[in-house]
Parts: sequence; structure tokens; C-alpha cells
Amino acid sequence: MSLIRIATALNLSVTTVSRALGGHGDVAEATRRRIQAEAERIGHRPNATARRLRGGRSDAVGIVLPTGPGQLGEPFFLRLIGAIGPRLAEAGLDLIVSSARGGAEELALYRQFVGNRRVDAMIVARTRLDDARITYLREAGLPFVAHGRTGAGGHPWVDIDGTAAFRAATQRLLGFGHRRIALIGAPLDYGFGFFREAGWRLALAEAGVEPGPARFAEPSEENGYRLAAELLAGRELPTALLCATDRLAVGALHALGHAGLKAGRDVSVIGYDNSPVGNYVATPLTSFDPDIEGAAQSMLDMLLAQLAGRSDAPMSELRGASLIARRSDGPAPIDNGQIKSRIASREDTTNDQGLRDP
Amino acid sequence: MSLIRIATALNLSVTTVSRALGGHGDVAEATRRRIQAEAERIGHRPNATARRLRGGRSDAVGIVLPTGPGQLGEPFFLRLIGAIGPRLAEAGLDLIVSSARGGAEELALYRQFVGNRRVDAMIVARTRLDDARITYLREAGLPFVAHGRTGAGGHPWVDIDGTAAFRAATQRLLGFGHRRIALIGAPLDYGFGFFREAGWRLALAEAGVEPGPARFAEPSEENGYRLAAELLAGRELPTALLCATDRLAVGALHALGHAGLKAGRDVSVIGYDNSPVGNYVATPLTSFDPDIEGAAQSMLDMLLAQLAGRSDAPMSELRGASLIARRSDGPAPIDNGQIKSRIASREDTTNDQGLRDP
DNA sequence: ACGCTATTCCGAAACGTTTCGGAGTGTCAA
DNA sequence: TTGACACTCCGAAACGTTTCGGAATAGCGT
Repeated sequence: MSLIRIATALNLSVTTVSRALGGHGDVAEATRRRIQAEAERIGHRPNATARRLRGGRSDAVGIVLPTGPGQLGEPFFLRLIGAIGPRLAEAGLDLIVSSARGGAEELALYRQFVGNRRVDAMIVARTRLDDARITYLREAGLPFVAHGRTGAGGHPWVDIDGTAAFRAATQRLLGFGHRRIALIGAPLDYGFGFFREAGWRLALAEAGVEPGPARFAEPSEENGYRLAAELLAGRELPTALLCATDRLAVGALHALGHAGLKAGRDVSVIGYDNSPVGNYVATPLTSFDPDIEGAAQSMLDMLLAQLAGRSDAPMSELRGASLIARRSDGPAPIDNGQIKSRIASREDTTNDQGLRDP
Repeated sequence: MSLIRIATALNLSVTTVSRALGGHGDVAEATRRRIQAEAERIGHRPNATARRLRGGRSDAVGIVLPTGPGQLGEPFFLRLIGAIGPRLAEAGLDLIVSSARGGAEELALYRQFVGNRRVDAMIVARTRLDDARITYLREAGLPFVAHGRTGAGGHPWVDIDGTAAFRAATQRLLGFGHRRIALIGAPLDYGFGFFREAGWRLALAEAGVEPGPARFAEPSEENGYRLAAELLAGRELPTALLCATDRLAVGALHALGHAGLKAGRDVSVIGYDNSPVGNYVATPLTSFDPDIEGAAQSMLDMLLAQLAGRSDAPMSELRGASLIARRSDGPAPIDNGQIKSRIASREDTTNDQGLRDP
């Protein structure tokens, strides 16, 4: 109760001290200076909890990280938190982070956060097209902003245009002469999986090219390896693999290496995320840079606008991702069948190079 | 103020309601049931802020993530948070995360957290041997646990025995016949950089082998690439590269590839972290698995013990890391000079394969 | 009938702020 | 002299809990 200490020391009321330190009018300049000097002297730090109780707020924003196979470890969340943290601190808000495995567990956490009024707002990451967290937040009336669109819409979101990116990637591959462009996608109930697939499909439809085979799995290196191996073992060899994330792409690159193929020459690979390793795998990976920091800024702008009660601010933003061209893609090979037979002839020799699980 | 609602609805006092829901004695079984039923009915959730104000606690634990080149993006912190989150939630504690760039900025955040009583305890990650954050927390008297030892000691910590791991790795390489074992280390003022270097040095001293060259940098793929390239260009070619982290090792592997060398055959590489990509680079990476989840458990045990005022609990724990043998290391090559000349003959042809920055 | 104890309940204070609704001055114009 | 007004200041309530120190009642043995 340091306000009382200051007040009694200066023969003033707590009210006046509070108003002076709060920067309100209604207090003479001389007294304000006296108060500020005394506050400085005793090292006054306002008690955040008391302030919150009185104000009926919690001055905190929550985010729940997905735990699970292939889920975590994504640099995405760290970059998001890293970009959000300082600006939240500046606004006097805490960032409360927790993690949950499945959907039910995660929803329970949301209920806890909101029910106990531990947060004033939430940041929803990795949205699904049909997202129970978002319907819950809407009916609970808690401010939030989603990273990623949902099927429902009508809520604040910031998203990176995966459709545009994957359309551009596909067009790039088409321009290289590829005609059999396979997709290694993320599950379609994830928004990002859905929209990236859509871009791939759209570009192919526009060009009148039949979609190559598509496989979907949680975005881990292991799944990328497995799906790529499956696609390479198929009857018709794709000349290009478009991967929903860099982690999938890294696995796919590895599968190519195992099959004795050279990425960018025999089979083109494009990823998404511009993760640091992309530059240091056997064939530097062509990818998209999503500018997470910029997206985080926009999300925070929306969140703060909501908390400030300003409803005039824009409540959705679709951002672009920029292509980072490296060496994993290039002109389609002339004779695809020849490559295919190269794989076949290697198949027995590669068996002893099987991967061990991490 | 839902306690009042319950109390008036049942013609009881707020005190009794509070005690009943708090699970104290002093309230008849029948009334307790009535109270609980009513609480259930109106969906009572205790207001966390009010509870905190009254209790003089904040029911929160803080952690600051390092932002900066090569700093973030490490899966380490995500795994840590993922492991800590659920257990904290179970204990009714929030995890407040922020991020800071440099040391001064980070210390300012600590002061904010502690000064405004926003946290009851802190988790200190990536300790330095001489760590200003820890001296600050000690003099502030705030409970904390560090991931990593410091030079000072005398505070709670959990660490993974990098010295033992790197000693074992070096012995393994010595057993393979390597005699020129270079180190690509992390800066020595980081605890983990220091202890891993010590293990390398120790094993070499024990074997009477002269330490190979050592370079140090922030653990990023780029630095791993750069330092490895420097070492390969040196007068005497090392036959093994021991890397402080997998990110450094991935960069080093890439440098080997550029020089036309095969990891595990021409030059052995060992990393540390068991990061997922390690299995999907050109040569699957031999590494150490640090069991971060286990360490997180121990850290939380210590933290909760401190918060509960139990001082009997152990206050430091040194854990082992287990070797994950893959293909990036193996017997030392017979004729090192021959490899060296292979590099030299390639040097002009590799120039056009320069890396572009991400 | 009395005192003692156990059981069950409650009033009021406390945690440290913010803010509502005044109230006491002094100045100035009518 | 009076009223209006601006400027400063303040008392008290409120935010929703927990907890200290009783107090009322009932049961029991003597």
C-alpha cells in the first residue's frame, strides 16, 4: 500500500496521490512534483493486482500453443511470441502462454482462461476451418484475433495468403515446364492447409493441367519424407513436389536424396516458411517468407484496438508472402521416364540406408 | 462478486460460502453440499485477481525468451514451454512469457516483472557463467530456478551435463581413431558453451591428444557453416567436427557437402539437441538427446517446492544426455592428406555455388 | 442447573488501487 | 455583497476474495 505511504508522508490524501501519478488533471503542478519526487524516492511501483481488481480487467492476453507430434518445434510460434512480447509489455499487458495437446484439452484451457477472467483477450493460432475455440470465444464475448481465417468468418483475423503463394508457386513450376505437380499438404481442416491446397488447385485449373497426386499429413519432416517416398514410388513420377511447409519439404528433399534424385534437377521442390535450415540442406530450398513479425504487428494492432473499444479499426488483413528462390526448383527434366527407371534400378541398393527414428 | 450471490441465495454468509468452496473444515456437510450445488448452478468461477490481491501473490511464473540472431527459433524454448505449461496450469499458476533482445533489455524486463509483483517466481533460461539476471533475482529475494549452472552457484538449477556429453562424444571420436578433433562451440560465457567445451578439452587431455582448433559463435546454421568452412580451409584438416548444437552441426554438414566431402566418411560430425531435422539432412546427424521434458519436470518440482515453502527438496540436478548415433560420424579416414588435396582441387569449381542469405 | 467442548456459522477487516461526488478555497464580474 | 466559476483537494465506496476472532447452539458429563 505504497500510495498510503506517499500520502501520509506528504500530508495528502490517497486520492490526490493516485490522480497525480495517474497523470490526471485536478492536481496542482507543485503538488504533482512533490508526489512524483516522493514516489521516486521510496521506489513506488503500483501493485498490478490491485489495479486489475479495481479496474475489472486482467491486463493479460492469452495464447495456447499446440503440443503434439510434429506440432511444436515449429519456429512459427517462437517468432510470433518474440514479435508480440515487447509490444504487449509496452502496452502494460502480460502474455500468458500455455500449451495443450488435443482439441478438447485446448478448449478446456480456453474455458479456464476466460472463466476465471485471467485474460482480457486471446490470440488464436493455427486456426481450423471449423474452429471450436473461435465459436467459444465469440459466444463468450471475449476479444480475440486469429492468425488465420476460418470458414465462419466475421471475426478479427490476420492471415497470410497461402492461396496466392501456392498459386504463384504452381505457376512458377508450370513456367518451368512442369506438368505433373504433386502436393504434399497439411491436413485440409487446418486453414493454412486448406488455402494452400486451394492455390495449387487453382493454378492448375487455370492452366488446364490435371492436378498431380496430393497427400496430406501433419507437417513434420518425417511425414514429408514418408509422403514423398510414396509419391516417388507411384506409377507416374511427379516432376515437382509442392510442400505445405518447410518441414515437410526438408523431409521430401531427403526422400529425393535417398532415391538418388537431385532436387531442382530431377524433381523440383518448393516449401513454405523460409525456415533457417532451408538454406543449409543438401539443396537449398526454394520457399516463401511469411513475414511473421509483420503479421504479429497487425494482430496486436487489432487486439489493442478492441481492448480500447475502438471499433473503427480494420478487423481483418490478408498479407502476402514473398518467394525466396533457391536451388531446389528449376526446369522440368526432359525425359521423366528415364529418371523413373533410375529410381527402379536403385531400389534394392537403398534398402540398407533406411532411416532410424529420432 | 458471485460469492455474495451464492450467499444471499442460500441465506448464508460470504465467509461460509468461501470456506465451503475452499474445502476448509468448519462447515457442515449438508451446507457444503447446498453451497456447491448452488455454485454449480450459477456457474461460479472464483475471480483470480481478487484472490491474488487478498493473498498477496500473483500466481504466475515468468520466463523471458532471448530474441536475436540465431537465438530464437531454437526448438529448445518451445519444448520447455510445452512441457511446463500443463503442469503450471494444474498448479493454478500462469506462465507469463516475454522476450528481450539484449542483456540490458532483458534485465529491465526482470525488474518490471518483479517490481510490479507480476510474478511469484521466474524461470531463467540460457544462463551465463556470470549472469546479471541471477544476481538480481537473488538480491530481490524472488524464487527462481535456472536452466543451467552459473559460476556463482548457490541457487536452484537444473542442468544437462554438457561436459559429460562432450567428453563422451570426444572419446567416441577418439575410439574411431580421430586425432584431430575440432570444436565448433557456442560462446564460452554461456554456461552450455563453457561446459561443452570443457568436456571436449577434458577428454582430449585424458587421452593425451592435442586439442584441435576451436571456433565459437552464436549457435545458428549460418555460423556453423562459416566456422566449418574456416576450419576446412585451415592448414591441417580436422577429421572430426564436434558441434555445440545441432544448428551449428547442420551448417557444418552443409559446408562439408560444399567442399565435396562426405560426412561420416571423410569428416565426422557430432551435434547436440537431437533436433528433428538432424534425421533429414544429407547425412543423418549423430547427436545427443537432452530430455528437455524431464528437465522441465525437475525445474517445476523445485519451483513449486520453493513456492510452498518446503526447503527440504533438492535444489540442483545434473541430468545426462543420451547419444543418438546416426551416420554423420565414423572411423577416421586413413589418408587425411588425400582428402585435403581433394578439397584444394575443388576450390575453384565451388565458387559458383555460394550461398545466398535467407 | 452448570460448565465445558465441539460444531457451525458470521461480521468485519484487509489486500492496494481507482473514481464518484462533493467541498473548500480564491478570483472575478455584476 | 453576491453569485458563478475554476482550481485543488478529499472521504468513502468499490473491485471479490480470504481470514481473524469471535458467537451462537447443541451435546455431554457432573
